[in-house]
Amino acid sequence: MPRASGKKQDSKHEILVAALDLVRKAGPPALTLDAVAEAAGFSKGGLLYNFPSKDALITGMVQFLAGQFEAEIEAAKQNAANSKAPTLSAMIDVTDGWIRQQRDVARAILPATADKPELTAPFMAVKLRLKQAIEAETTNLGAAWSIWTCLEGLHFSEAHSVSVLSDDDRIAVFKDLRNRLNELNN
Amino acid sequence: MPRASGKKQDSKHEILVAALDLVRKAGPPALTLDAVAEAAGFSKGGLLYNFPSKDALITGMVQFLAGQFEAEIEAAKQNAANSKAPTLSAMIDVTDGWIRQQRDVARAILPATADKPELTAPFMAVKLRLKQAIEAETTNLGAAWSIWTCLEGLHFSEAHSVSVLSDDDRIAVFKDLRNRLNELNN
DNA sequence: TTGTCTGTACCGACTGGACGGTTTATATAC
DNA sequence: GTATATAAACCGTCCAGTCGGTACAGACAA
Repeated sequence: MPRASGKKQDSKHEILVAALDLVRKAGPPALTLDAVAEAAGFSKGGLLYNFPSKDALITGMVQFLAGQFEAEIEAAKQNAANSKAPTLSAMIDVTDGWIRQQRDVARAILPATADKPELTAPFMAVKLRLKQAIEAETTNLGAAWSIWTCLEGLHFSEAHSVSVLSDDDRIAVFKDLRNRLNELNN
Repeated sequence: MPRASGKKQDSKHEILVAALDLVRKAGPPALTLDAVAEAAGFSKGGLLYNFPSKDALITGMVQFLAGQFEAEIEAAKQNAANSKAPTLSAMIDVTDGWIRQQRDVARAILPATADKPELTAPFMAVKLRLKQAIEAETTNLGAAWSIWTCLEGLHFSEAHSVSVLSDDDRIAVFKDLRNRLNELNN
């Protein structure tokens, strides 16, 4: 039978949103099929109809976030249009915002993918595209990858809750990154 | 009764070495109490006698690695004695070596700690000591934390197997880091 | 010097619960 | 009437942790 609530529509999307909301609020271990089904207002069967395995679900979540991330980058590029390295500039801005607002999602998703790197494929695809964009926009790649790697460090140490830097320290790092980005441009 | 093999000795150490060896070779999901016990030549009961819970075992493993890491830093500091920022310099060197030689251990341990940040406490303690050392050796902390964060990025992206950088890219990053370290000194 | 007692180190079968996935039945839409 | 979608009970496995027991090494006394 169809869902009690009657609607059919974009079940996958509903499920993903509910699943992300669930892990954000209840933490990584709460990401069980039963819990996600309940949170999304689906039965387990309905959930598994849409995502045939837990891995598929996680991949879907990663894809969702990766899409969001990429969209934010694109948007931020507009603001950085005058920069000679707009992609990298946008990445700095988006990472900054992410750490402030999406940290809990990153924290929640990371354990689910930690022992299965292949589940991060959608994000990898985005990163590869960004990498190519950066290669096209600067010749000083050593410095560019250095900035890139620093962003990854900020992201992962926050996502892992293992940062020893204070908020002020992190602000200083972002300032340093933007300085170096400007030097890159000149 | 004592172990079948007769020896008693430093059981904890034996277990930790065996456990680290196990995850390195068989991957993170292989880290079950039964598997560790067998790998170490203990029964499950014997294992749990030495480490009363799986969390305790993982903490022990982290502590083991953290101690090794800190010792390597101390050793590398000797080589960097002429630097004005010997600690940061040593961290660059050790991280470089780690990525080349201990990457698989990092990869193996990370999932075990991913959803329980508190298990990384021993490593955090080491990092806090290093942070204090760096604070004492430089005034340009923004740049120092930037380098530090970049090292974390290198470490985590490798540990997570999500790096999109090539070996050459990474070499370029290390070169950039060492350049910036020199600038920091002047 | 033998017998008892006690603490330490270790063994391994077992349990209990969690959880991914299956199955079967069924409703709706085209 | 077939494809799509959903429900809910059920199954099987995996695995952390429990628990009753065993082997040995002193300690201490009679």
